[in-house]
Amino acid sequence: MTNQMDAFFAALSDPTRRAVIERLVSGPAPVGELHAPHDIALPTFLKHLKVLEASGLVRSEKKGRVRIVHIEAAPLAEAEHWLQRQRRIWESRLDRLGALAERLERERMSTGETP
Amino acid sequence: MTNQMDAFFAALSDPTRRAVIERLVSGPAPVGELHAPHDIALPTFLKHLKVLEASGLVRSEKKGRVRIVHIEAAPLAEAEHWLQRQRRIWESRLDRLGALAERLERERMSTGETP
DNA sequence: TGAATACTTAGCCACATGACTAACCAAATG
DNA sequence: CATTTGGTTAGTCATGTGGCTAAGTATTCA
Repeated sequence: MTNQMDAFFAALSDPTRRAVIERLVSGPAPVGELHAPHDIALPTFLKHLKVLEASGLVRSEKKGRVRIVHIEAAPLAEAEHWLQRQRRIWESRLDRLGALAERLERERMSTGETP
Repeated sequence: MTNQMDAFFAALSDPTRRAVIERLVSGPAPVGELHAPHDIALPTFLKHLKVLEASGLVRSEKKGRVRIVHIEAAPLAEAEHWLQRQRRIWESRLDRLGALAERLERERMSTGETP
């Protein structure tokens, strides 16, 4: 995994992991509770948690024999901003194209051409 | 790849593919031009384009012997909205926690306790 | 028409990923 | 202190991913 963004997007490319994030935005939870709704073996699920933790999207600490997992907001925002930035560039380009088309249209009209 | 979201995020988890998207937001381009800045073999690069196209983030059509690639805005927006939604839930939860803390503080004050 | 251009297909390889079982460890609880 | 509970480690396996070279096809240009 080269950089941070790679890890964010890769982490979110799996439905199990997205479900965990969706659960965690409404508060921290122990591993067992997070695992419950998923029909996969615990060790498999633990690997998903490791991936999330490695990506920085999630943190956890052990209290007694349970491990509490909680979300980390910053990386989520970072991924969102990348997408936002791309969409904005894209939209501003559409605006420019629109303006160009309009200008060409006005010029055509003023030179008195007929289609 | 189970659903659409999996494909979007998986597609964006690779730096080469993100770079292609970053290039395409400012307008369509032929395969050769897209490939130029990347130091990998053409067939390898073509695979990345296939992944992007399969994810719906990109489309292309062949004109003569060149293939023109252009971005598809909708999926980009969809991924962005998922992230936005999670962030909002997360933020509203922080707000509620903040309000709770405040309320507890007010109650503590009004019962005349000293720390 | 022959050569150059712009992809395209096929096939191979190393390593990553997601899933499993089995066995293990450490904190709570009766 | 024995047992249960809640995770953890280790090891195996099939499939997916990103990279390569070599060879092929279809346009365009001279």
